[in-house]
Amino acid sequence: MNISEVARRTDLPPKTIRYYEEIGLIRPARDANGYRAFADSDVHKLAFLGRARALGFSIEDCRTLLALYEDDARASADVKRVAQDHLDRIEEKLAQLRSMRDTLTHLVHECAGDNRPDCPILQDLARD
Amino acid sequence: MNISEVARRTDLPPKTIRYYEEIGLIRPARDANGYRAFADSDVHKLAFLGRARALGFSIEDCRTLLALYEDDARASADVKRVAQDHLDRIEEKLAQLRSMRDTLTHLVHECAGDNRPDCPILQDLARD
DNA sequence: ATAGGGGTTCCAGTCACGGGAAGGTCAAGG
DNA sequence: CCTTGACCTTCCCGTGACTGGAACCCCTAT
Repeated sequence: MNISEVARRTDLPPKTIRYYEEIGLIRPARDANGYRAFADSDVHKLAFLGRARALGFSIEDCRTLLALYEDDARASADVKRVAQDHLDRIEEKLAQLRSMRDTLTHLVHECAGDNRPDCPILQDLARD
Repeated sequence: MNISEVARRTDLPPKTIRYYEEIGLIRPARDANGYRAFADSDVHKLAFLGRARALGFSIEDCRTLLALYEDDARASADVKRVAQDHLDRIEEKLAQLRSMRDTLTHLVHECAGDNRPDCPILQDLARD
């Protein structure tokens, strides 16, 4: 299976697939002409990676998760820890973004948005 | 005023201050010895930039906001548009993160987190 | 023979800095 | 006067996870 077919099936750009090989997440075989020859197992791994990335896991988390997935002797506790840590980071990020949003919402609401120069947004940014 | 004093007052790292000069956000004078000589106006601008960055504005947004701040003939509508666009991006990001969080929370809750290999998190990532 | 649509590698750029090296400057102490 | 140590300077590399583009190879159909 060639890369564009795999891209279609996994909904990952060819560039991303090559990158994942470069950093050792997958190791597709090669045809005599040098083209990558993807097996079903490669496609499966890429789909796994795509879903993990869609959940916001870092590449290194994905590497860990994939290793756990392929380890029959894994403990689900190890998987859960990775997921829980990631979830904690997401909650932090959410809190930070909510804080920004609340401040911005307030400022935007206060601003007349007309032709005059007076602007509470700039006043806030320039406060002493 | 030397850079470390400015860093202290603005709560920005010296590296960041040098970077902001490099990309043209500020233009501090220089002493005869080559040291940057910051004026109060530079400190003021840096504080402005620090607050804008803390609200998540990109560097380019900051450049725009600073230009508007220094333009007496600005229209508050221009400021408001920058802020509203940024707010829209934040709302998008929030929705995305909430979606990730909801999925992850569910999966983490389902996972036993013990010594056994069975794991709904991996099952979900590997679903066909 | 050629045209096109694959594939390949490699290099550069993104964003907003941070780390660290190599070296100049300044004030204080011996 | 010399040294020490804390400043300051520039310069280059690395970050994460790709994306764009150049230059080139391969395969099939006309």
